[in-house]
Amino acid sequence: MSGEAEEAPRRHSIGAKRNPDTAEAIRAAALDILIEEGHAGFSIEKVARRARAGKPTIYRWWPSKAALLLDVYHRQKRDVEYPVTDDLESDLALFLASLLRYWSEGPAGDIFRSIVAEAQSDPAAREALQDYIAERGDQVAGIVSAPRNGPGPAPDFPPRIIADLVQSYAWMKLLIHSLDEPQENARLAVRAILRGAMTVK
Amino acid sequence: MSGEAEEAPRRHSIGAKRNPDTAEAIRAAALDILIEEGHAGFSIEKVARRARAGKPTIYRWWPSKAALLLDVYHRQKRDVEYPVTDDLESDLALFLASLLRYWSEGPAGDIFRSIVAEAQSDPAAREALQDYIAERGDQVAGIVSAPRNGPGPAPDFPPRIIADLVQSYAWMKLLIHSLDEPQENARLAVRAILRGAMTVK
Amino acid sequence: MSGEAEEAPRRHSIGAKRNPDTAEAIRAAALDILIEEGHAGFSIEKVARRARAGKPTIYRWWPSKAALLLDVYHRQKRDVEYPVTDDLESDLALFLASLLRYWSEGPAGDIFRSIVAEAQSDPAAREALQDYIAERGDQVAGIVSAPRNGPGPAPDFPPRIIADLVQSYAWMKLLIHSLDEPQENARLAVRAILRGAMTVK
Amino acid sequence: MSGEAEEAPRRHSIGAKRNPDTAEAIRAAALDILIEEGHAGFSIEKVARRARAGKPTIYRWWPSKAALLLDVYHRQKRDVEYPVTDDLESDLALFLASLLRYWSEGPAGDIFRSIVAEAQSDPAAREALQDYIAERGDQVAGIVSAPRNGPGPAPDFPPRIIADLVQSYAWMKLLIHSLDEPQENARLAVRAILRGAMTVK
DNA sequence: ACCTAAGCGAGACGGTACGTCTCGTCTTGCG
DNA sequence: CGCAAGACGAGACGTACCGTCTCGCTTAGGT
Repeated sequence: MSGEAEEAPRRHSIGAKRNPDTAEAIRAAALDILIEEGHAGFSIEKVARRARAGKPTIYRWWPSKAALLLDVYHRQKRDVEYPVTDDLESDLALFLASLLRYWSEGPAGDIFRSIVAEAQSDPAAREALQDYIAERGDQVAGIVSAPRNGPGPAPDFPPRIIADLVQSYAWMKLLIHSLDEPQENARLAVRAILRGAMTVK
Repeated sequence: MSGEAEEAPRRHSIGAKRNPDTAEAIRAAALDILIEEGHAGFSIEKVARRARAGKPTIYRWWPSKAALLLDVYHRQKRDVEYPVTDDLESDLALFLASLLRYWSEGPAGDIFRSIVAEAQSDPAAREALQDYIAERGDQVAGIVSAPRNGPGPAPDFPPRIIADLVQSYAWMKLLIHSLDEPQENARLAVRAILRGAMTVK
Repeated sequence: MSGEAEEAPRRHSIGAKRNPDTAEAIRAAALDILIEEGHAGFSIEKVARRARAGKPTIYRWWPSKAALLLDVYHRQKRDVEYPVTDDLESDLALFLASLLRYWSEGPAGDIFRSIVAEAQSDPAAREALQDYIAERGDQVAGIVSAPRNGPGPAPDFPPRIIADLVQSYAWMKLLIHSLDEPQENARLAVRAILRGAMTVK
Repeated sequence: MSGEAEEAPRRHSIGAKRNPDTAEAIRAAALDILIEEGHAGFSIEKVARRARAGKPTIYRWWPSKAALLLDVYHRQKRDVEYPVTDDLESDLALFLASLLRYWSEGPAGDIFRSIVAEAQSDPAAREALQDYIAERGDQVAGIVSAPRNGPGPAPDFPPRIIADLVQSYAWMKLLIHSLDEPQENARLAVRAILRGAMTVK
């Protein structure tokens, strides 16, 4: 998680190039604060204090609060699965379940919540989030349109919309703090998206 | 909308009861600030200044920033449609389109964004948001399960999940500032949810 | 001097008007810091910490570091004498000696040094200092031109120049930290100014 | 003056000994900054940037800001006159006028102001200033006690006090930014010091 | 008709955080 | 070994808001 550095040790400049220990200490401090106090208690000031770093050092490398949050989020061990088997529905269901688990178990969910919140006021964060979501969307769309021996998406149906539906469902559950809903719901949502929620005509 | 109150006129106490003009001036000021400066520039301080109100007056009636935001959001003329015809798919498509339009045209989208952001740090806002989304979810579920002469949801399928899928799709588009996507996408999303995005087996 | 308040007690707002305790605590803290650490260690930040005051509270009432310094200087008990007897020379000598003693005995000298230093970079401080020196100059010129039974300044001689000469002599001794020169020198300086340092022609 | 070095050219180490170009570029940059921005805008950081020098290079050779300032001040062409004729009064008046002119015309006044200011907080600067003023005092005292055919100082009167009076008068005018007073005043000040400002008894 | 009680504006207050600036120290790697 | 370059910990700068507090005014409603 944050590792050994409850209180960062004294560090010094290692000359005219970036000290990786400093960068790591800052990330660790940021993560610890998010875990302990959540998004509300997060501030660059606190990160600097905890990491025994100067504020300018932080601003030198992460131009905004959002940039630091995104960095920390990215470094989280990401054990979300993007499975590709012959069964599209169970692939997506597995992806969704693992995403929800990823967010609800570790600090990742809190961090992502912070990023989304930050993106509502900071344009830079917004852009970063858009890029991120585009990338993840492509990844999920990749699951959808992977060649498989079994039913795939209708040929005239944009895989990206399927990906969006799945991800947006997870987003909402995250943002209203309802990650702990029964897994059944997520499975049903995927079934609806792929096979339809209506009775056959 | 906010209209006349570019600069609130001087008001005074009207004795031992709440002055509705004051409450209204505060709401109007809050709305104006959101329109002009967005969520980033919103602060209780500015609202008080603009409404010519004392900060304690605001805190007396709205215990948190989120409470004020929600109040303002609720007072917005809500011309989102909840149609019920015999065609479920076009009902939902119409609802989704009108929600996206509602958010993208006026200040409502910005306000709602602020509320979601606020809810990520303020527990009170979180609760209010959960209540709100439950209520809206019920409303949309009402569309889904309304009796109609035509195909409805599969009897074993919870209408609430359909409602969640539709709304969460709208949320994500709002939160990543992509409300201006082609309407076609929204229509396709609804089609997927109801009829499935897969080829028939 | 600074008084009892080594650590300021908790204070609160007393409503919509200035709390004199706060102002006093700030002045006392400023003075203490100047005494203990001198001009080099003086910062608004430290004053705020020591006075248990918020920085904005200080900036609200003293727009610049120099303003606070001047205020503190003014509140110093000023036992500099402006005597008027029939003997102009001993009047001025007494004034000069008491000014030098005033600066060398208490913290006043250090404070005034700080003000002069500050005035070299801060235009506001410069102006304040100019006003101050003008006022003191008038006071000293008042000694010079007071009606007396005994020799006074030559009628065509501006008293202000005499005042400037006396004061600037004190300034230099202050600024090069030579306040502890023998009193004889000061007396000789006054004698020169009034009676001339040259042999009679 | 600083002339050519608006932007210092790239320089490199010339091996294991001091590069005089570097030292010169640093002095020039320091001077330029003082001229353009005055004491307030002066910082080692800016000097290094402008001179294309590393900060440690500056600290290596000038241990404090004051040391650099004094160095720059000394290198100024010093066209202050120390005349010795048979007329002591006009000699001193000429010296004083030329000192005031020297300070008011070029950057020398600003630099000297900076040195005095710095000396109020930096003990090293203080000492350097004391040495400097002693040296200049001796020089002026030299004017006073030079053998001349005409009235000189009273034999029992220390020439150094006369020198101090003249110089301190100039200091104050410098430090309160009143160098532009009418020359007449300076002449009167010298007359007072030498011949007395009082009516004869 | 008075008197009390609350609403209200105003704004001071102790704080926290912001993002920027400079300080003086430290290293690296080129020449 | 001198030097340019620049990262670094430290901490001050002046500003924006936060949420709480008190004042002094105004008026409605109970007596």
